[in-house]
Amino acid sequence: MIEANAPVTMSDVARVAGVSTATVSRVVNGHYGVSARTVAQVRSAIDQLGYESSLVATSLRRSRTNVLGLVAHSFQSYTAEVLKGVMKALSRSGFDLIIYANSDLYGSYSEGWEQRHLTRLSGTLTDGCIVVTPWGDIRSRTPVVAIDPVRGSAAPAVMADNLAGATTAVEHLLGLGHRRIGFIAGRDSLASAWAREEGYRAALANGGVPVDPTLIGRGDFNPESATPLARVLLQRPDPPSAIFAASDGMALKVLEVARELGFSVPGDLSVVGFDNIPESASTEPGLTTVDQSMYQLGYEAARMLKSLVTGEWDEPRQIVLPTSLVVRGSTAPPKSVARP
Amino acid sequence: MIEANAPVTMSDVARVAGVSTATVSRVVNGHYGVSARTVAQVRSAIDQLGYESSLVATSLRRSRTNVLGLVAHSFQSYTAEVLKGVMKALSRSGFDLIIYANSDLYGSYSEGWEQRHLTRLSGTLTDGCIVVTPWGDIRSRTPVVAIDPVRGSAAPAVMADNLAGATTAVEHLLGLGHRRIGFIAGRDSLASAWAREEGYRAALANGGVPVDPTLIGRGDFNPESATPLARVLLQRPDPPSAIFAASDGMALKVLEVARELGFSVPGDLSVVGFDNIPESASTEPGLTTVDQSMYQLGYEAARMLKSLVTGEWDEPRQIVLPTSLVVRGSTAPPKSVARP
DNA sequence: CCTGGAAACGTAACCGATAACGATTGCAGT
DNA sequence: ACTGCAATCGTTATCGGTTACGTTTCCAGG
Repeated sequence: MIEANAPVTMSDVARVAGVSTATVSRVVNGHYGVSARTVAQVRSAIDQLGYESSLVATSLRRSRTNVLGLVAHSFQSYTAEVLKGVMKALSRSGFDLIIYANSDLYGSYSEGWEQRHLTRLSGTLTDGCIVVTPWGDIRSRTPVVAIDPVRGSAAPAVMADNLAGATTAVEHLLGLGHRRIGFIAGRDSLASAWAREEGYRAALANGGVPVDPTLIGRGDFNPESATPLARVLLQRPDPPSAIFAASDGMALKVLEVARELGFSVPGDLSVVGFDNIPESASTEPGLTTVDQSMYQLGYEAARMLKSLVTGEWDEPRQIVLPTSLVVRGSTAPPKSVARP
Repeated sequence: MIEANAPVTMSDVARVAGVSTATVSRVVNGHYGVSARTVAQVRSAIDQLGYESSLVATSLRRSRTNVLGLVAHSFQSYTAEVLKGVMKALSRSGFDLIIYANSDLYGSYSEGWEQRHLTRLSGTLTDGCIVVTPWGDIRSRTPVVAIDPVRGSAAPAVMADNLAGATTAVEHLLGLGHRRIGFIAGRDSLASAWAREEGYRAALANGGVPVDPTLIGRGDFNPESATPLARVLLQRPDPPSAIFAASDGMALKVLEVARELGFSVPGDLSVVGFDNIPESASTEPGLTTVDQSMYQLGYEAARMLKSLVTGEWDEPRQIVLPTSLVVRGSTAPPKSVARP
C-alpha cells in the first residue's frame, strides 16, 4: 500500500500539541525540562499523527548517521556468514547497516573499488565501516575495522588464529600418517594467507618432515584459482597423499578435481580446508576443515566498530579468535601406510 | 587510518574557489549556467580540498535519499541469493542498499517486525523497500516491492512461476513411474506455497492419480519444520516412493531423515525440492529441484523498485519469472516398478 | 509584598546542500 | 551611446531537527 500524503513533521506535532518544536524534540529525546502534562500532550499528538522523526534531518544536525557500512570485495558464502554476525551484533543497537559488495565477477573491478566507495560514504552516510578485502589498507575519515586484514596492518581488525588453526590441521594429517602433504596457499597479501602457510611449515618442521616447495601451489582464496593447481599436484607421477587448502572454497575445488581424475577421497587422497563454510558439511564426503566462525568474526567486528564510533574503546585494537579442527570424512590414513 | 579533521563542506569549496555555494552546487550537479572558467576553478578547489558532498544534507533538501531497503524476515541462503541479485541491479545505479534481516532464530520476533521497521525507514531513510516475508501485506509511505508475496496480494511483486514449476516437478516423478508421491507444503499464507500445492494436485490429476491427503505434510518453508513431517511419512507401513518438498531447505531435511531411517536415495525414495539453493548441488546425491533463480528474483525486484521510485513505470506490477527443472541424483524410478 | 532562582518553554541560529528569485554582467542590435 | 536579452552568479528561504540562549512562570523564603 502506498499512501501518498506528505510526511508528518515535528512542527505538525508542535502545532497540534500547542507547543514549540523545541519542546517536541525534548520529549522525543527524553530530555529534562518538560512538565508531565506537556509530555502527555505531545505524546498524544505524536501517535495521533503517526509521527516518525526524520533520520535524515537528525543525522544532519547531529553529524551522526547511526548507519554503519559493510564493504566487501565480493559476495560469497564467506561474506554471507560475516554479514549474519554483523547483523546480529547490530540488531536492536540503534545502528542500521548498509552494504557494498562488488557483485560483479571476481576481479572485474580494479583494486581501489573499496577505497572509492569508502571515501564517498565516510562521514556523509556512514559513521564507520567494516571492510573485508584483500587489497591493502583503507583510509577513511571515520573508523574502519578490517576482517582478515592485510599483512602487517596495525589498523583495527578481527581475525582468526590462523597460525594455530593451520598448524592443527597439518598435525592432524601428520598424525594420520601422511608425509607428502600438498598445500594450496591463499592470496599472500592477506595476513591470514601468510599465517596459514606459516602454520603449514611449522607443523611439518615439528613433525620432522622437510618442506617440498613443489608441493605448494599459489592460489588466491578464490575457489577457481585452486582448480589448475590441484590438477598439477594430482597429475604428478608422485602425487601427495594429502592436500591442505588455505580455504574451503579452494578445498572443494580440490575435491572436484580429485573426483574428476579418479582419486577416491579419503582413500587415495585426504583433503583439509580452512573456514568451515556451510557447503563443507554437505559434500560427500564431508570436508575436514578448520572452523573459524566467520559469523563470530562479523559479530566481533561490528561490536568493535560500534564502540569505536561511540568513542567507548578500552579493548585491544586487534582481536584474534580461536579456531577449532572439524574432522569429517575427507581425511583418513594414507593407503601406503600400515595402520599403527 | 583515521583522519580526525573536520569534514570539508560546500562553503569551504566556495571560499577557496571564490564563488558562492550556489555555484559550487551547480558545478557538482552539472547544471546549466556556469562559465567554463568558473567550472575549472571550482573543480580544482574540489579536488584540492578532497570535497565530497554530504549525502545526508542532499537527502534532506531533495527529500530523496537514494537509498533502498531490503527487509527480510530471516537470513538464509535463499535471502543471500536474492541479495546478490539486488546488489547487482543496484550497482552503479546511484542507489545504495540498506538491509534489515531478522538475525535471530526463526520466529523469535513476532509478526509485525517488518512493519515496524518499514514505517520507521520509509521516507526518512529509504526511498522504497523490497520485502521478503511470509507475514501479510505491508503498508508504507514509499514504494514496496514484494518477493514471493502473500496470497492474494495485488501489490507490486515478483515471483516465480510456482504453478508450472511444481507441475513439472511432479510430472517428472510420475514419468519415472511413481504413484505414491508425498508432498511437504510451505507456509500457506504465501502465494508460492499455495501455487506449489496446486501444481502438485494438478499434475496428479492429469496423471490420473488420486490425491491422498494423508501423504501431504503441512510445513512452513522453514527447514526444521520438515523433519517431523518426513519422519511421519517415512515411518508409515506404506511409505511413499517419492516426496516432493515445497522448498529445497525442507527437501534437504527429508534427505537427512531418509538417511537416518535407512532409506537409500534414490533407491528406496526419490526426493524433489524447489528453489535450487546452492547447497542442493553439493549434497550426495544431488537434489533434483525446480530452479527459480532467486538471484533473478532479486534482480527484477530491484529493477522494479528503482523505476517505481523514480516514477518511470510502464511495466506490469507483478512479474512472473519462469522456472526450470534441474534433474540430479535424488530421483529415479521406484523399485517396485518394472522398467518400461 | 518583594526578590531569587529553578523549572518550563519559546526563539532563533545552525547542520550542509538546493533552488527560486533577483541582481549583475556582457554583448548584439540599432 | 542606449536598450534589451541572455548568460552568469549571488542571496536567501528552505528541508526537519537540535540546542544554546533568552524569556516567562511559579513558588519558596525573607
